[in-house]
Amino acid sequence: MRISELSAATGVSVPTIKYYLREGLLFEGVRTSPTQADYADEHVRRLRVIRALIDSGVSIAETRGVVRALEDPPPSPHDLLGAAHAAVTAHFDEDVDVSAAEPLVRRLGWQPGICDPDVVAGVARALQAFDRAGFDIPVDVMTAYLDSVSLIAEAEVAGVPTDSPDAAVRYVVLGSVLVEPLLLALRRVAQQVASARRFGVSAS
Amino acid sequence: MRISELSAATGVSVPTIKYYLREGLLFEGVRTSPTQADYADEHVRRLRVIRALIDSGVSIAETRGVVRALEDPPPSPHDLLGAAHAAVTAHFDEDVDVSAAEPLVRRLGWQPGICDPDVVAGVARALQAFDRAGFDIPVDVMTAYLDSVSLIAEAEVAGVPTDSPDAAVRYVVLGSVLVEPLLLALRRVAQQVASARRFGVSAS
DNA sequence: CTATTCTGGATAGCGCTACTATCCAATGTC
DNA sequence: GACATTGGATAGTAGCGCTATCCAGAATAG
Repeated sequence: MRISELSAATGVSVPTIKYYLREGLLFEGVRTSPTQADYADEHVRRLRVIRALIDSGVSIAETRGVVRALEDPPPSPHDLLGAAHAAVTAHFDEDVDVSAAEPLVRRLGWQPGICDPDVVAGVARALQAFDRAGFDIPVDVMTAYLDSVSLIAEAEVAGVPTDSPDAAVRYVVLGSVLVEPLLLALRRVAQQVASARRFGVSAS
Repeated sequence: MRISELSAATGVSVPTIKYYLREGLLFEGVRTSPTQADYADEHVRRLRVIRALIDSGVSIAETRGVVRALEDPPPSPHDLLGAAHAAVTAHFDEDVDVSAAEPLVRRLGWQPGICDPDVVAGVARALQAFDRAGFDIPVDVMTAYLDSVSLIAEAEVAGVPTDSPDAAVRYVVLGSVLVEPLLLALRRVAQQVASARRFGVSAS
């Protein structure tokens, strides 16, 4: 398959494919001559994954991390998850007060050492944003958040495919990242449903 | 309070405050002369909300929508939620196949007419991304997602303050938007906790 | 065998976003 | 009266995700 056929098969323009090659998102094809390379079905699949990530709002740099985790997965499933999270979790030098997040994440079963510090820092940053905006979450609502994410994570971990390592890698890496927009979108729908039930829909 | 004091009180630079004024994120101060205006505590609070939103990844245009909803809230709580969602829900002209999302959102209690079409389209776009990436969600996991977002939304709607309309507006508008990064961060922590429990933490 | 098309590779530019910098005359402050 | 500050306008910046252009060499069509 030549680059133009790869482009036709995926709907991604040739210059954009070249750009992804330059950026290290897509591995190179097999060179058949100094000015020719052969691309395989694997390239088509990878390109579709790249597009799905980028269309979901993942940046080029984060996408690079995700595809690297797919290509070169750590042996342990737990480290694999960590790699997927590290790829999409921004690292800030700005020091956030992680201690504010600790009582919260402890309620999820967190203990020192089992989580990537950047992931916990993400919780702390979100809480800091509340604080700065002068926004408080009712205790019952926070409890619902914690119960829900526990429920979600348990189901997700239970759903990791055990038959094929490749399938497990795809599930963990893509599941961590691609599901985020879905969850937010579902929450909005559920909010509107609950709100309609509680307050009624205004005539318009 | 003059602009330099407003800047000192919030940590936002004077040129940036001017920029927010130009962009309509911050209402103007009371003019005391052709080249002077007086800013109040309300400006400090608003500026903090603006910074919290922008630091949470909300764009200038979306932030403008959010602060407009705060300033000029629709009378019905349901419409208020709709305004908050509309502010942060991207509208795409690209036609997504909304029918793919329907069976899913129906399980949340959705019925035609009670949801903003763009919100449902967000679900459809997320599903489209799965499809394009060749990623499937196990049925049990999807059920956990639906149960969880229902739980979340019920608790959130039940938590709407009833004592003060102003507090209700703040809760609905900021709660829709600012909570999103928190939920994603909590999910990551819960995933790492569940994964550590299931697979163990590798020695390092 | 020539003409055309296509290749990988390199470089430059574009449109957008969220600021940031500079300049101005009018005004306030000491 | 000297100097800083103000609102207002305009222009410039850095980063992101492409996109456009050019090139010499290679494949392919007639």
